[in-house]
Amino acid sequence: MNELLIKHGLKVTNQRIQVLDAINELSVNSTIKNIINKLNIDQSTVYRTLKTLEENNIIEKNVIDDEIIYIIKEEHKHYFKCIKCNKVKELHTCPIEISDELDGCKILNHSLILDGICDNCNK
Amino acid sequence: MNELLIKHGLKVTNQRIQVLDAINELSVNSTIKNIINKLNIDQSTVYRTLKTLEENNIIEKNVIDDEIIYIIKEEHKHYFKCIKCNKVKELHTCPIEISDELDGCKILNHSLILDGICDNCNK
DNA sequence: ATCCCTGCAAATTCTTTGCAAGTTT
DNA sequence: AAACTTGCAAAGAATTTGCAGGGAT
Repeated sequence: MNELLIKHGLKVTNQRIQVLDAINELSVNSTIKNIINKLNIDQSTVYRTLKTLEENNIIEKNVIDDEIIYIIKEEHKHYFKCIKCNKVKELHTCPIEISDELDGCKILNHSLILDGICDNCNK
Repeated sequence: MNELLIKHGLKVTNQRIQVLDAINELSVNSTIKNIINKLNIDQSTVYRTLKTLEENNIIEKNVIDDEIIYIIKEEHKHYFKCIKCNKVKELHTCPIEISDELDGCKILNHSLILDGICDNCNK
C-alpha cells in the first residue's frame, strides 16, 4: 500500500496504511462505521484520511445494498448483489467490455454494480 | 410518477410526488441537500420519504463525483464523468451488454458509471 | 528543520424520532 | 373510519474544526 501513497505524493503514515488495509479486508463491508470500529485510530483521523485518499483519487465511494462503502480504485472490482438474500459478492473478473470512446469521450475507467438473483436463491 | 407509488402500494401524497419530481429534475445533482433546498417541504419529511422510496426499491443511491445522489431505478440511467473538468453527463443509451447469467447468478439490473476525458477536454 | 499528520475536545451539521394534527384510501 | 403521512421541535448521530504535540521527509 505504501507505493500507492508515495505515488500520489502523500506521506506514508501508519494510520493511512491501516485505513487502506481495512478497506481491502472489509471488502463490500467497508463502511465508515466498520472502518472506524476495526481500527484503533481516532475517528477524526479516519474521516480526514478517507477524505485525503478520496481527493487524491486513491479510493472512491460506492453504493452497495444502499450502503456507502469505500473501494481502492486501482483494484477495479465489481459487485453483484442478490435482491432476494441481499448478499453481495465480489466479482474478480470484469464481465463487460466497453468501447474506449463514446460520443467523443475517452473512457478510462468504469464502476459497475450488478443486481439479480444469486445461484443459491435461484434453485 | 403516481403510478410508481401506486404500483408499490404507497399512498400518493403531494410530498412524495414532489420528491420524485425533484430527483428527476436535479438529475446528477440530486443530493439530499439539493432536494431539500429545492422543495418547500419539512426536512424530516424529505428524509422519511427518501427512506421509504429506497426501501420500496423505487429509488436508489448512487455515487457521482464523490457525492451521493438519488436516482429513480426504472429510468436505468448511466453516467459519464470527466476527470479533467469534472462535468458529469447523463447517457441516454446503455453502452454495455451483459449476459443475463454469471456464475449461476441471474442478472436483472446493473448500475454503471464511466470515467474518462470528455469531448471538450479531449481537443 | 520544515512541513505535514494525529489525537483530543468542542463545535457544527446531518439525520432520526415522538407526537398531535392533517390526508389518503 | 382506519391507517398512514406530515410538520414541528427536540434528541441523537455523524462529521468537521482548532490547536498543541508528534512524526515523516
